[in-house]
Amino acid sequence: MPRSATTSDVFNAIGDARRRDILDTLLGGEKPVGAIVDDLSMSQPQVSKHLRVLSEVGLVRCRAEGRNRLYRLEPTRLQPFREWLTKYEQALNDRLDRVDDYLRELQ
Amino acid sequence: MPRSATTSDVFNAIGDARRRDILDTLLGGEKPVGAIVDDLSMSQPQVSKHLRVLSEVGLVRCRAEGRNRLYRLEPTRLQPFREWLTKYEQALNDRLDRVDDYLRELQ
DNA sequence: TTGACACATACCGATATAGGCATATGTTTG
DNA sequence: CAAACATATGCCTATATCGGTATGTGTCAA
Repeated sequence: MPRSATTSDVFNAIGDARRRDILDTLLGGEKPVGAIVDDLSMSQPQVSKHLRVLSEVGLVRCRAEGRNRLYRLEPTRLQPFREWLTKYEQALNDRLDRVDDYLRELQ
Repeated sequence: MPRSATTSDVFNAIGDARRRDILDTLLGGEKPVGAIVDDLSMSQPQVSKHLRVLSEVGLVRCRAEGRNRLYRLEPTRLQPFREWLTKYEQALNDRLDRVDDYLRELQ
């Protein structure tokens, strides 16, 4: 069996380095596709396709302006990723706390 | 071309739901492969292969004990995630600040 | 030593994916 | 309306990946 669809979840969407590059360049603010193409030296269709994936998971939003399409970040959609990460950091902290307690007990 | 190698990229490594499942089950602490197999009802080779990927990106560590191999989380390797995420939260906060300023100006 | 056990690895088939190229769609300008 | 521009989409190929089955490797027990 092949991999599961990347379009279905945020984790898979940010798994691709090119897509992270695109998100990075959008940190600078709303941009038309052409600007991303120039910034990253990627082909236009490639950028459009990655933007489509990012759109489908909601990480970017699109707005038409004339013949341009302006894409912008939708950082709120990183919430699932944030929650996931926090879960692990929590576990780490708990573990460290336990070590602390242990060390304190030794004294 | 296919996706880039999951073995080199931490983000790609957690792109797979099964691997996230494995990490989740390791939140409970160090476990031998067999326990993961039981927990997740996955085949043993499948688990071993995913563990290999997770090892290669450093997200888990392995320790032999008798004929068992105990795997545990390596929370330090979550750093790239935290750094990446922080970048975007920054952007989000900046945007919220701007909205605040705007609303204040309206009053 | 032999067998049972725990795990890793090799090989294979099926499939989704990334990227390239060509083209369609929609918009502005002349 | 026609031509230029910006972007999206369809088709194609190559390849990495996932999962399965079979087998290899190392460890303990009798």
